[in-house]
Amino acid sequence: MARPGSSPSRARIKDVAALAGVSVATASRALANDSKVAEATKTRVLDSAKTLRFRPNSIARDLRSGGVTTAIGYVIGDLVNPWYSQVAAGAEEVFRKAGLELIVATTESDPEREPLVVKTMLERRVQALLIVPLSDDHAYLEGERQLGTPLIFVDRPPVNLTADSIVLDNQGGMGLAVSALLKNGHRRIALLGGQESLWTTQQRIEGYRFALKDSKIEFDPDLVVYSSSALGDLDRAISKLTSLSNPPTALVTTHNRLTVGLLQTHKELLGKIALVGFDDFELADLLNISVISHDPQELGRTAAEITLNRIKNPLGVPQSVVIPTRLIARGSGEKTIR
Amino acid sequence: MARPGSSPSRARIKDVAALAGVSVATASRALANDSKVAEATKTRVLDSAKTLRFRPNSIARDLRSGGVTTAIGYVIGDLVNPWYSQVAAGAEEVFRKAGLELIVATTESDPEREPLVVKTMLERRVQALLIVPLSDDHAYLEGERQLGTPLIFVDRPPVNLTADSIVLDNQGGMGLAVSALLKNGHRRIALLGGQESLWTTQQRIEGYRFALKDSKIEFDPDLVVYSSSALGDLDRAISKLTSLSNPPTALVTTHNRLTVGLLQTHKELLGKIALVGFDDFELADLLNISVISHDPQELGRTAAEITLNRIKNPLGVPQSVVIPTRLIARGSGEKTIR
DNA sequence: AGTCTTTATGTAATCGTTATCATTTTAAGA
DNA sequence: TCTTAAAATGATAACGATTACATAAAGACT
Repeated sequence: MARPGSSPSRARIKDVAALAGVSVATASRALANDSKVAEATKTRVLDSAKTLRFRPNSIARDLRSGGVTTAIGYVIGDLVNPWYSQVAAGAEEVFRKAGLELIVATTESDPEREPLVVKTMLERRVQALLIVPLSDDHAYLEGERQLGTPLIFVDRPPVNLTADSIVLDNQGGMGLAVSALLKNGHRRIALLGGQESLWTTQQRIEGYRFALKDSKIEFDPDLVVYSSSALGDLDRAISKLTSLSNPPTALVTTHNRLTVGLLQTHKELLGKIALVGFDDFELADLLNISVISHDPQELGRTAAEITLNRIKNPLGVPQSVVIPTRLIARGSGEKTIR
Repeated sequence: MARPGSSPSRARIKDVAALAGVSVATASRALANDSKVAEATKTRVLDSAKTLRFRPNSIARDLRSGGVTTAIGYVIGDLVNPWYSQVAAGAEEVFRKAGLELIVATTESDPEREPLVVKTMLERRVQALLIVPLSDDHAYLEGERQLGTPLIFVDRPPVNLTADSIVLDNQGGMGLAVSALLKNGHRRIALLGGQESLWTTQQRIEGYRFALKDSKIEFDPDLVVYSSSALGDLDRAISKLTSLSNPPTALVTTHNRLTVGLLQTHKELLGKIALVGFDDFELADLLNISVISHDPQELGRTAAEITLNRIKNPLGVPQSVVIPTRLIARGSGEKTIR
């Protein structure tokens, strides 16, 4: 029994060995179960371990065994956005089956913080790093890449760095949305975009422009507005569109937070305008919202599989995987215009 | 330059010291910046570190410094359920500010896996462990508790173990829902419950029974049905209610997955029955669904704060915090009955 | 019985840091 | 200039496990 007020201390393998009357080496072997240890001593050691409630210190083990842990780092802007946690869920599932754990860290949506957070992960000697990048320059990771740490970029590709990446078919997806609206007779199609500096936003706008061009419709800058998901911001963006002398008859959004925000603040708009949102979201079916859909969990799983391959083969050529998207027609995008 | 095909190897503090022409001790001090090192040598060491792209190995550091990492373990059933990731988001925010990282592990919703997952976390020497428990016996953690590892139970209390816990006011919340329906004249109030064995389900049903009793309404077991969130399962549960000779005029659910599932599969029901759901969910406002609400992120933040306190004061008396819930009336629960 | 394997165990080095203690150098005071 | 205190640096022992190498014990075989 420990003295009152002081906790009993954690047993080390040394204590287990002592109690079993063997050397630490034998104890270690018995616990690892792989070397040849006499059956009798093995049970003796295992009993001692149980008695002392021994838990191997994986810090010490990892240090001795080359200093690589069984952890995978996952760096994202924030955990509040369910999209990121769906991706995390998919990745975690695959990693778990491979005996790896996920360490999650967020950058508070601040690009400046990304290198810091990444640095902390690397100091922890994670086996690989999954990054949903926010920074617009990843040259700071070049050294790490050379050291062979697998770096996998998710949703957005790295800038100034060659590394594996897995992204959506953003252009193609937005193309589907716009084409569908065009087919239904719309000629004035507006775009509600998220943060303009983001690669995904830019790609989706590219898709929008290409689709218009394909149909020989001139691009009208007045029809493109940007907004955060904040309500006031959305208000401003939407009234900018509705107050046009020649207002749009259809609208596409560049991500699901915008679509949801739009529904919450301007539900009445749905009666007057056709809508296709990028990204699916829960209850979109119930609300008959047409969307460009993909499976974030599947994206996470694929990212994890790429990671595992890269761990196995660190020197292979970096891959760029593009995940297809599809249009799910639920009504909001199918309103025709005569 | 390294030979082609072989990666350059990672620099250790020894290499930094050698390049700077000092001992490892001095290098360590210079990098830690806390001891008194001559300004000139400090810059020399820092320069060498930068040149060699030195990243301290926190495995080694943690081992040397008593074997405790800066990681907090968070064990949950799955990451897919947005409720859990909201809690994680809140907790991560607080931990991040305290310089701690979050390691997330899931048990695949399998109570049997809980001890295993927890064991792995403990071997990693996390500073503390947040658990959303699934197991119905936590005696296996008694030894760990005695060793002083902070254990914090979230959403459900531990069984056969004394530890900190933070839960919702489940009974009170459900009481609010039922009372509101009673006030609107309902006498046949059904309950759609999740997994019967879960503590939260039981508590919420208790709240339901107490509220009925308060109004001297006899409990009718026919009005209580259980279901998973799977569509077929929901169908069965709902038809059980609707086919009653004396069907309910109002319905409460015990968690948001059920509410959402119900909307997706039985939207028409809303016309005939009053509904109050436990837990808020996105777009519930738009759909005019009345709910018993609380803030999962706030729950996560509070859990993290309890954790930090417990780390500071490991020997204090375990706390049980109960988070209040409130009714948000949006229409679905306000249909009166004459 | 003596040599040779095989099997079981022990000794000690190692992983990359930090921290204690000892030592050297520099500065300060008389 | 000498003494003494203060500041800077170095040598080395931890931290807790794993593992290469060495050795002891136990069978196997002539």
